[in-house]
Amino acid sequence: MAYDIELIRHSLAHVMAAAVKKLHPDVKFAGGPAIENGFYYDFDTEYRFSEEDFEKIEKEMRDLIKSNGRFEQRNVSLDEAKEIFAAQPYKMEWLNEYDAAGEDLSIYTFRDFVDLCRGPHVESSKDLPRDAFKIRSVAGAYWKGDAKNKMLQRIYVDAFASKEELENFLKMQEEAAARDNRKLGKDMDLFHFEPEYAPGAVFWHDKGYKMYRKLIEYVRARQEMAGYQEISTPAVMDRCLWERSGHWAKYGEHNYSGKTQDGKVFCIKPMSCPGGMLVFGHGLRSYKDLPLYMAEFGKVHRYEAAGGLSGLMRVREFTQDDAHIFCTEEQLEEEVVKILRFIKDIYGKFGFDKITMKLATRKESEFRIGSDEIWDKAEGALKHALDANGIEYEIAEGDAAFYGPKIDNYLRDSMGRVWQCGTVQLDMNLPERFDLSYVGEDGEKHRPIMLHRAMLGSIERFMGVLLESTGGNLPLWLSPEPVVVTPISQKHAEYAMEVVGALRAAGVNARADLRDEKVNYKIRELSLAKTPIIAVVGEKEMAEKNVTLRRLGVEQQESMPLADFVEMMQNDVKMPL
RNA sequence: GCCGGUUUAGCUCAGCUGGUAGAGCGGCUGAUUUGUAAUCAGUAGGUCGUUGGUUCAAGUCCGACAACCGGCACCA
Repeated sequence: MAYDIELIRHSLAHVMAAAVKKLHPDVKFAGGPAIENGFYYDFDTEYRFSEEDFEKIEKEMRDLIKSNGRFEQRNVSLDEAKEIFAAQPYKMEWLNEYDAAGEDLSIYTFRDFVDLCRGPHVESSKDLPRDAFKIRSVAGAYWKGDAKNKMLQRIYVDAFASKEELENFLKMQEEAAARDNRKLGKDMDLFHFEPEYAPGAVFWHDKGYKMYRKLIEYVRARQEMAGYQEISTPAVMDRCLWERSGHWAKYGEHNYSGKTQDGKVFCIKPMSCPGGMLVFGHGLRSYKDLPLYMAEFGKVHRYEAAGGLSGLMRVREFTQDDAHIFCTEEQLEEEVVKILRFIKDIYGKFGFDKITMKLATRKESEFRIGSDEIWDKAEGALKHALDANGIEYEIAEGDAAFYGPKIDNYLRDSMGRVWQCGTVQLDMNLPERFDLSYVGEDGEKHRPIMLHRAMLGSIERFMGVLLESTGGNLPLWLSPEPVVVTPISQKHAEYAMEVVGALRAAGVNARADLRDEKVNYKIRELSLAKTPIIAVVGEKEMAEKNVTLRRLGVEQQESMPLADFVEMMQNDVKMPL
């Protein structure tokens, strides 16, 4: 009988636990769920698993599967469960919790491995594939996902229903690795890092910075079309600003700060919000000004944990395409929807059609501010904005910021990891802390509702995701160098420069590759650097005043008059507004 | 920050059980003047991540630190 893949994965997790138990009888079991593309199991043992163990475990698993062991379920009493799991402290913790919650205690037995588990599972290991799983890695993971707890050893396994599917998956993973933003950064000469001097901070090269500026210019253009203002606030301000905003208490240790010669403590801004509050708070605001859209491309610095840094995806210095929207309570929902539609439209222009949205709700913490009533209202408002407009979303319980709930937009990188990009956040804290107000129709002062909004999120991260999703094969409007003109020989160098000149005069970035190399060589090199269009010019083109084009990834060549080419390029590099 | 792995030339990597470093590409020089994914030849380039130790001798063994990679935690 055909089982659901999740059932197979979960059952394989038990098989692996049984295999590990055979090899290391002293091991303590935590838990092992099915996940996307496979499963994992968490173990606690003095023994350190390493890659050399993978094959042994896999072989043991195959032997166990071959043995046609049955997965047998039964419910047990608390006393019986305690007896069974007496030597398994993690299982003991679970069963006590389940019992306290009034749940039945269900156990599954496979060979000599017994697990506290609700199931369901396959009937027998003969229903499991023997050649469709492969141990991927071993990594540390905290018990119950809490850094205060002990770190266990987690073994990740890729698992599918058939060998073909596994092989396909592994092949795709390999191809995905070739699209890694760090690799493309090198291949395309976009940026590099200097771990010795600035870990987690990007050194942008010419082409990378051109692309970076294009992203900002695009968002700026769209914002201006939507009636946004744009401001710029100081990069370094007195610490008291963040004490006032409340960020210092929670994030102080993640800030870059230092004393001046007169003993003041200044801080490099970790976010632009408080600066924006000061701009709004400067002078009188009227209800007629609302909703007020105030954007800032702010370069921010956060001393992120060393282990969290990752290429362009997680850095310590980045630019946020931040904006704050001040509105009335009545305007709130419409503004939220407007932003979500704005984000969706812009992401579509970058080819991102699948966006995961999550409504992040409150988490109990000493830092959370605002009463339960306000949170109810805030969460309700965001939820209603989503529901009433048929926007699909998931709920991420406990993921809210300390000052309010938010709706985050996630994109995936080439390896399938999700990264938070755009976000809409309702802030119930800052307007209060900065005593913001506007004068209403009634002549009285009112507190505005404030929304944070980032479209791309971090320019760095968005570029990382964009590079990986396109594999570096960028649309012309985003390409830092859409055309390279390549003469066949030195005799055609002058004409190549003429072509370049015509393109530049039309506002199209282009350069000539005048190196004394064969065309083959230059085509290969320019292609590896993901040059979108190579314009080859030789005897024929020079005589006829045209160009022969080779587009990235397309072998078919096309020829056209120079004037037509320039006009075409001029159109193709235009931003899709 | 935590667990594991890794760190050798600009890049990609090789260096077995300790006996003071190699390749390809790239760079430079020369030849070649090229028609759609690598033209040929010559040549320069490394205190082997940093630091401490073991040893007659350390890229190689041990310790500390740092960075990077994969996870976990964190993510205003």
